[in-house]
Order: sequence, then structure tokens, then C-alpha cells
Amino acid sequence: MKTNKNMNNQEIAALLGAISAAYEIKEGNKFKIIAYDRAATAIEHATSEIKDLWDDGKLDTVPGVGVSIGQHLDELFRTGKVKHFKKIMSDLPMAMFEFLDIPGIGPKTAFKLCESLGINGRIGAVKKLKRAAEKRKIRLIEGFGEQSEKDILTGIAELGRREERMLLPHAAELAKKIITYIKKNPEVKEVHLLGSLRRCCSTVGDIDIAVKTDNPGVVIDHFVKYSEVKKIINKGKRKASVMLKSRHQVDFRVQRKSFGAMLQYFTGSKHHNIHLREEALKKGLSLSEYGIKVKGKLKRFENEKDFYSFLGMDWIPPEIRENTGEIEAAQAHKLPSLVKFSDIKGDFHTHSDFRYQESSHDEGINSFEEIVQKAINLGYEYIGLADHSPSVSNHTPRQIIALLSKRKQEIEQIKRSKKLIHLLGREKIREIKILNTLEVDILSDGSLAVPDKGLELLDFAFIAVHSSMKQNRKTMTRRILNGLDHPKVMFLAHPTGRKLGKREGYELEWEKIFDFCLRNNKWLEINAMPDRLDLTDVLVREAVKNGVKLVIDSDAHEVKSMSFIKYGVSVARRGWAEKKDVINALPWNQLRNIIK
DNA sequence: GCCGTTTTCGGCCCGACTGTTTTCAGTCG
Repeated sequence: MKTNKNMNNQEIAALLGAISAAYEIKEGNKFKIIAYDRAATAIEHATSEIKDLWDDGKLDTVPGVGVSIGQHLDELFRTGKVKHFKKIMSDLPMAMFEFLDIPGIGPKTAFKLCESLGINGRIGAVKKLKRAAEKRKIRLIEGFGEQSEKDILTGIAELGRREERMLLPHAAELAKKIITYIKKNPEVKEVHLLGSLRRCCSTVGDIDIAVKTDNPGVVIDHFVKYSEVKKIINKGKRKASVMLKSRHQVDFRVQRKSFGAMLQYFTGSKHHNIHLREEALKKGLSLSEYGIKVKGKLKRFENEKDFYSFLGMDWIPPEIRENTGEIEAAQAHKLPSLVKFSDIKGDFHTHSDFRYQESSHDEGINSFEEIVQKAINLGYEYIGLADHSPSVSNHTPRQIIALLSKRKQEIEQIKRSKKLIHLLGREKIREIKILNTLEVDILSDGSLAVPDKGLELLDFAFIAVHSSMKQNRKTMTRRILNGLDHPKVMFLAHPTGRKLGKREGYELEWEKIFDFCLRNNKWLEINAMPDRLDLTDVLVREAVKNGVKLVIDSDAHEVKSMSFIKYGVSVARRGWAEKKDVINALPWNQLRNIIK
């Protein structure tokens, strides 16, 4: 297996996974196998690069990485190789590690195939396996048959063809359609959407659905007949999994009773469940999706609250069930009171169709009036009309000031709009506070794209990076701090610049950013656009720990996406943010004192 | 190999489904 000094998390996870598989072939110690596997998944899901942690001497903060694996990784980052790993894999056919990616094939099967078919090298291994299956050679191997030969062929065909993870709204939309179909069966008593969708992860891989029914067989038969099903992966008395035509997997479970344990189990996360079960074990209890076994006798639960309560814990909101300290907090009755969608009193970041002739970036499609109308419908106390700053390449500073001045006049006219007054009534228009804000580019040298006199026309500004995104961590940090330093600037929008599935975003020296924000009363945005969700949940948690305030904005370019702010709230919740951490959870009479 | 407010030794989550088997091993979530 090829290794080098600069492996990323994905590659390291694959390496440790391969070591786990190798041990599964070579040694009896089942727990060593699990240990490597756990370290691999922990690294795969880690949010900072393991190499960076190693640089900072913080390797031991990664769960599942102890003395031994830690030393191996140290060797890897220093020399690009790990002698111990090489030794373990030396007498195994490298081809087996290629086969592990084929669905349904694990270490034992992979090894057996290599041995029996005489496939060794990594290159072309899958092709050779395919040819053997086509020539009906696999069914001759002991323990294999016609069916497993067929499964291997379909498995190979599936390789690399699985759809990528979905953005949250896309997954929700897909799930909604499936649920509508499931409910058509009269035997269905309750349907619940669980898994990562319930935990509101920023992207969703599989869709998990649980149904309460007195007639499991009928309901499962009904489920697998859904017209969008391409392939039934498995189907039994209690659960079924299917692949949709869209190449997304749906896992489906049915149960008659004790639904509380089922909701808990199927919501996950896996690591939360494992930790929970280990905690229970200390008390002599055994957890499963059916309930809690006390001295061999199963105790059932109607709801999750009773389930957690029986374990001596408070009910844990799904968004934070990621095994990052929530179990300990629930035991100590010290869970945070997470911010809610209904706490949000306004939105600072919306884009209108106001034209400068040439704006710097995408404009919105709705008018100021339509945005204000939507804000009133959402029950907001205030609304920020932002828009991008005029482009510096097409305007002189004087032109920029003139344009912003014109924009200001238009915004001041809104409250007199006959159309709005007609639609909503004078009273509601008077109640909402309309803020003239602006999303100002931070130019690559850290200066702002709007001259001071332009900024003075605003209620306040916020800044964002839209160019030169490849700058290194130090330069980018300096650039952003320079922008934040302006007295008219209140926060940094979409702080990491990531686009889910498209680009990673730039690196920042977060300790410096947090420190600056805290000392100067600047905030960080949680941008609720589904392909941004930026800050990320993990950085939100860090910000909250550091006492930095957040704002949750929609960044809507059309009024219907103003409701997407709920996804931003989910990110805040996943980052353990409470109402007090969120600036736009403040009522206007308190907010007005902060933005001078 | 990892881990610890009942442990630095002695544990390590739990169950469903499938294929090839006559009772289970392997894989998956």
C-alpha cells in the first residue's frame, strides 16, 4: 500500500481500515481489529486534518488513537512510511484491499477470493475478479455459490457509481416523497424520519425511515414496491434496504411496540449509540432497538425521553447526538438549551434585485418590498437588506458612494410603499425595523471594497471573501482581521468560504479570529444556504466555547429561500449554540443598542 | 489496540439479513 508524508484524513482512514482488515486475516484478536477500525472511522469523520493535529502535538485528542497507533502515525508523518504496517501487509495479496470496496465483500471474503483465484497484485485486480465471475469460476470455490457469484458482479458494477451525499433540503424532499408513498398503506400507524436527516447533518447519505405497525410483513412488502426503487438490497421481517433510481439508499425498519427505543437506535449516530451502550453496560444493562435488558428481561419504552431517563440521563436533542460529550452532559443534567427557529427575530443578509448597473456578484430576484413582506410573514422584528457591494473594477469610489446613496433613498421609501401598506396594513409596516446593510468584499490586501463615506450611509456592514481564495492561512487571517477592524463592520459572512461538494474553503487561524471577535464585539455568521452551512457545526462549537457571538442569516437571493434560515439554526444547534449566543435572537430593543 | 469518577487490568454494542450451510460465518448499520 502506498503511503507518504502528506496523507489526508481520507487516505489515512483507508490505510487504517486496511490494517484492520489485515489483522482480521492474520490474528485472532478481535479487539485489535475493532481498535483500528474505530481509529479509521474517527479519522474519516474528524473535522481537522490529522496531519495538522500532529503538527500541533495534539494527536492524542483523536478518539481511538492511543499510544500504539499514535506512534505509527508519527512515523508516517515523519518518514512517509510505517514499518509495522508494511510488515503486517507483506504476505497478504494486495488485491484483497481493492475488493473491500465492493459492497458485500469484507476482509474474509476478499482474502479467500485472492487465494482461490490466484489474484495478487493491486493493479487490474477488480477486472480479474470480474472475469473470473463471468467465467463462472467463483461458484466453484467452497463457501461460494451461484448467488454470491452474481452478487459480486452486481457489486463490481456498483463500484463508484453511488451518488454523493445530498444537501439537507434535497434529502428532505426525497424523504417526503417516500413517506407520502409509505403512508398510503393502511397498516402504517406512524412514520418517522430518522438517521442523519433527523440529526440535521449538513449532508445526508442514506435515508432512514421507521414505521410503527401491527403488520410488519405487509408494510415491508409495500415499501419495496415503491416505484422509485431500483434494487432491493435486502428484505426481512423487520427491516429492508433499497437502492433508489437516484442511487441513494433507503434503510427501512418496522416495529410493533417499544417505539421509543427504536427512535433512539435508528437516529444514531452510530458513535453515540456505541458510547451509550457502553455506559449502560457498566450498569449491567443491555440496550437495543427493542428496549433495555435488565437481568435478561426486556423493558420497553414508549418514547425516547423515558429511554434516556431510565439510563439516568436527560433527553438529548438529535442534533448533538454525535458522541462529543453530550452523554456526559446528559448524565450531569447539564445539556445546553439549544437555540430554536422560533428564537430568530430577523435576518441581516438578503439580496434584492436592486441594480447598480453592475453589481459585484449575483443579484437577488425579488424587490426590497417583497423581502420586507416575507420578513413580516416570518414574524421578524427586523430585516437587513444587504446586497453585494458595487464592483471596484467597474466603479470609481465616487460612483460607489453615489450608488449606495441612491440605494439608501430607495430603502427609505419602502415604509411608504402603497403596495405594501395595501397588502399588510400600516401597523405591520410600522412595526418592522428595516436595516440598510451591505455585504462588502474584502479585497485581497484586506482593504474594503467600499470607501468610508459609502459605509457611513449604512446602518452597518458585514464583510466576506469572494476572491483570491487560495491565500494561505496566515495571509487570509490577516486579511479578514483587517476587514473586521472597521468600526462599521459587524460580522464576517460565510467565514470559511466552503461550498459543499464543490470546494473546501480556505484555512484560517481560528484562535486569532475568535480572540479578535471577542475583544472587539464582532460576530461570525452561520450562513444558512444549504450548500454553504458556514460556519460549520464544529467551528460553531468552538466559537461558542470561546464566547464569540453568532448571527444566523439566510443569504437569500429569492424570498422563498429566506425560510432556509431553519438550516442555519440546525447548524447552530449542532454546534451547541444557545439563544444567548445568537445576535439575531435578540429583540430589536436590545439589538439597537449594540449596532450603533 | 484502546480506555478508565466503580478499573492501569480486563473488559470491549447489538442485532438483522443473506448465502451456504445443517447451525453458522460474514457483512452491514
